[in-house]
Amino acid sequence: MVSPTKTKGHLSDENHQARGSEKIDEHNNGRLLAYLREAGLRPTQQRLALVELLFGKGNRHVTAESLFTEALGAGFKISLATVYNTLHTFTSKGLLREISIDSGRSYFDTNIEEHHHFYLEKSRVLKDIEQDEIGFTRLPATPDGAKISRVDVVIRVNG
Amino acid sequence: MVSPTKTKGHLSDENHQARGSEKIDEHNNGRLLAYLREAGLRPTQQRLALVELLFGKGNRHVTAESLFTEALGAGFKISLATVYNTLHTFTSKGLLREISIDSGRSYFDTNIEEHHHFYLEKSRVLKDIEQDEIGFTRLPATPDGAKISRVDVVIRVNG
DNA sequence: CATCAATATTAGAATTATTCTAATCTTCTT
DNA sequence: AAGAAGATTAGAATAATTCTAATATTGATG
Repeated sequence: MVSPTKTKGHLSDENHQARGSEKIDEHNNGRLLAYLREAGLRPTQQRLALVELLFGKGNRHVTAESLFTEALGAGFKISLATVYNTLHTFTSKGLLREISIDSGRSYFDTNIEEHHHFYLEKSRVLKDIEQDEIGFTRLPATPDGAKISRVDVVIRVNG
Repeated sequence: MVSPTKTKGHLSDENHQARGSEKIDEHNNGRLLAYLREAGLRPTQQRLALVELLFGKGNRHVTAESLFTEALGAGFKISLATVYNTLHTFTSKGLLREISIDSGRSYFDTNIEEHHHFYLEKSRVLKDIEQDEIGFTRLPATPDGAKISRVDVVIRVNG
């Protein structure tokens, strides 16, 4: 890591300001672009911005609001509605995973592996628990033999 | 069970229509009244109504909206805001348990024992799983040794 | 047992969270 | 390069939840 003061360090220079439809895929943008194309999504300015924020570094847990604030802070031009739309679209394409912990607030997790969560009630922060850190001795039979689509474990701690 | 057509069968006859502050604790109302008093809550018309609906028979999973609709249907006079207030108050007093499954929708469970849930995605219905129907072989250590306040398992099935 | 002060509760209004849809972009022809 | 078809954006609408002024309950006190 060398980038000093205020540069973000990854992705393009100026996709913030909307401008015609020039070529956006110059530098490492191609990576993000590919990411979207593989999911069958059009690589728009807004999506590139969110992909950068979401997948630019390590796993993250965001809410629509938190991501929106972050995007604005980073100088991107996007609306909250679009953040919602995009988070849902990404989720349906398998790029994100939605988690319900706190009622009335949706969290989206960039870690799409099977895993579980700690929820720190005081700070309202989520922490991943790897799949193999929890083992079940037994699970009940599903109602009318329905198929399990997911098993979520949330361990709430008063940290 | 003998009550025929339209009678509800339990609790008082006419606490629906607000009327002065006569004695409400006549018949089995006393039972509901006691329930509230034990929790240190004032037994108001609205609360008696909700207690009747919530705890009148078997365990239930309700949302504020569903309980509100049910209350209106039963002829009680109450506002949605009060249903929210009451559900939260009951939860903080340990009479109910709040569950987050579906983001943007809070469920309240009258079963306050330690237990888990099936969530039928299609019908959006919750079903209890008794505590002993799920066993853990191991659980990870909590972050900085924080204390576990609750472990929730939700098994989502596409029923 | 009426009155009143203190406190708890209710519910309309306000706020926050999320979704909908007309207008605008992208892409894919040609 | 231009236009049709379909996808995406974001302002406006809706849904979910909370806030707070008004109202009701309780527990003295005479």
